[in-house]
Amino acid sequence: MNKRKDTSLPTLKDVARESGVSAITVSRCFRHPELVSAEVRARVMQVVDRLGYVPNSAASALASRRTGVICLLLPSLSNNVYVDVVNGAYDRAYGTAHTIQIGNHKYSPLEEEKLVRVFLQQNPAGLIVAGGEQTGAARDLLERADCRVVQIMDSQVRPIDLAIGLDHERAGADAVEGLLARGYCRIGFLGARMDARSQKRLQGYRNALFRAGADERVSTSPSPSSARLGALLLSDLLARHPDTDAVFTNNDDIALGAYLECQRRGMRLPDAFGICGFNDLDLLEELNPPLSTVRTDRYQMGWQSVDRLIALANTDRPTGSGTVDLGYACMWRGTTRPAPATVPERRDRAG
Amino acid sequence: MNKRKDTSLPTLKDVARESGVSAITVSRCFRHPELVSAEVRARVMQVVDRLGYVPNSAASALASRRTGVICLLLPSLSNNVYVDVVNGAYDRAYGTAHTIQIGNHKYSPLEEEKLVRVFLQQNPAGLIVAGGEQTGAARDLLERADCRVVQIMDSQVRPIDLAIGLDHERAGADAVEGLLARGYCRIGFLGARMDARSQKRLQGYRNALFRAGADERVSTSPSPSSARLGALLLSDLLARHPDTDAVFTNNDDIALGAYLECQRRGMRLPDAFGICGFNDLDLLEELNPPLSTVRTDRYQMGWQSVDRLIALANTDRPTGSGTVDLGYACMWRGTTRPAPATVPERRDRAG
DNA sequence: TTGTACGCGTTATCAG
DNA sequence: CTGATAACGCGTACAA
Repeated sequence: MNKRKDTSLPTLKDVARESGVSAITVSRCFRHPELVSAEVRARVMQVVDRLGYVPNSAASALASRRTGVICLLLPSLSNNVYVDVVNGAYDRAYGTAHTIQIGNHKYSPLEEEKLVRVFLQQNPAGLIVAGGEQTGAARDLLERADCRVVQIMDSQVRPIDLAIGLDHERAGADAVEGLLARGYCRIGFLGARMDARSQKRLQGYRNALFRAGADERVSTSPSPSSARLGALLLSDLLARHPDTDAVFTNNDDIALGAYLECQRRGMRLPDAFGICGFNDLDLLEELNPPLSTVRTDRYQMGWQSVDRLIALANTDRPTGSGTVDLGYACMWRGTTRPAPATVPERRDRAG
Repeated sequence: MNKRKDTSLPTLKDVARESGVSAITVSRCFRHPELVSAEVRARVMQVVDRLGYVPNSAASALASRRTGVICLLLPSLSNNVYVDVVNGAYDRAYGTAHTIQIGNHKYSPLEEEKLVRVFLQQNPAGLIVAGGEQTGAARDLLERADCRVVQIMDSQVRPIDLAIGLDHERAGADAVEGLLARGYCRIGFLGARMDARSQKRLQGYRNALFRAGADERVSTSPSPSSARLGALLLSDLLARHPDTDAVFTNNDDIALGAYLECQRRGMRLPDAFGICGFNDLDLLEELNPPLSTVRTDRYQMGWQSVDRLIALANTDRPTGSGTVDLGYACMWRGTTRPAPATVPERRDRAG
């Protein structure tokens, strides 16, 4: 009859029988060890080892209405930026009772909303989303959610609960001010995709130029970032503003494209032209000359957000919620001229 | 008493009551719609929509001993190669009842074994692992597993069940033969990490050189791949074999490093020196000159493996298991000299 | 085609 | 500190 019984895994009941206690006591050895006497616990754990018992998470989830799942909802898995986040999140979750579940909404707020719905059904232990541009409905769901939620990437959002990221507008302004300080004065902006955080960097660029009394020159595209697009954007910009002497780009892929386009045109970096990217992808530090860029710590965003979620799981959401600013760091390398000695490097809390 | 009842989601029972049928009928509307009359089904689904009912996967998993989870067990999430696999897998699973769960064992067979254990506890619908170098215990678990399993990346493994990948040894040999055909004759091999598939490519390199009567010159490192390491490996090789006139590299990161080292040394590509990489990462096609490399279709490996798994879920494992060879394609670009007209491009089934 | 009875493995609740 | 009992929400195996 029970033709499956022999293949099936040991259950709480089996362990309970073998160790002469009740099932609930075995359960407590896992969830609340402090409520079980040391000797009973030792006896039980021995049987657990002998039988190779492993808790059934489906049963646990059903009975307790909680899971160890942490949902990580990202705009993309192609973009290296988010891959770093994923790595940080996985590394932090590894070895804990928590599991990461990834969602990829491909920059669509509507898809994001759908995924929030789906994820929330599972009673996750926590939820991580990128940025603050959720649909109204999604934000609503997130605000009522029965778990903690952290928004990553951007520290300048109206937080739903927790926010961990950096100030993109200030980072953009800092980068441009760095270019100005290095003697570039007709600075362009190159950007692709132009999501909310890119817009903030563009705003930072504008702020810095405005303060310096310089005029702006912008070339953007809604297409996904790529080196190829970066080359096109630079060409476009130079066609419209031939006297441009430097660019701040939306990200390092665009920067690479601009870099290669400069090579093709025989524009010498950093003397004839300056480039500052954004994100600090590993590969581009190896170029000759190495790319100047703004370093952001995506790995830490993933790591920290899972860390907070684990610490705060089963915790009530406070009325006042928090923001963690991970900062950024301008990395002035070979695609920009050296700064005069007096210019201080501006450096936030980034490591 | 039921102080939670108001917050809680609608259940099968609620839908059943509202639509005047039994719970199991509602269940069947989801699992086996064909067993329910059209009118009843319509009525039920209407109530489902109205109530916003969503099946509880924990309860479903508990009752049926099955889940919609497909486990994807990878050696790394930093390496672009695996990120592409992840993307393919997610894209195929999107919108289905299946969910991807990623594991990252960081190239450790022991960690892989642990993760196989953990994953198998969840009664997954399917399991995807990379390559064929599992520990004995892991292979054992996989062979007895109550779900289909596919091994990706490498088509030349003794398959546990299904294998989807390419022939790395042949790809390596093809690449080197391509270099020979393009007039390079003192060809080196540069490799990092040197996992099983890298070893096979190295073997292919050796085969090709042996057939051509040329001598080998190899520089490898167990460290993870990076452009920086690629530059070091090339320097090492040139120190030992100054007359080397081309390299076939383990992957594109190493190739980029070699490429940049050539730039630094003023060795002109492709005339003075040839480089052929492996994998065809997007960025490197944009270089001046663009990198010659071997294209592999990691996205398809992810996509196809999930596709097969979905198709074969709840299917018994046949005694004879299958292999899908996705092929590869040599992309001869600017870092190698053009071939004499007579050399045919060798192209496998890759698109 | 639809329904009944029961069990899946665990945890909440309350009593001891 | 430990245990008995009753859910948790759904699917299996029959029966009707």
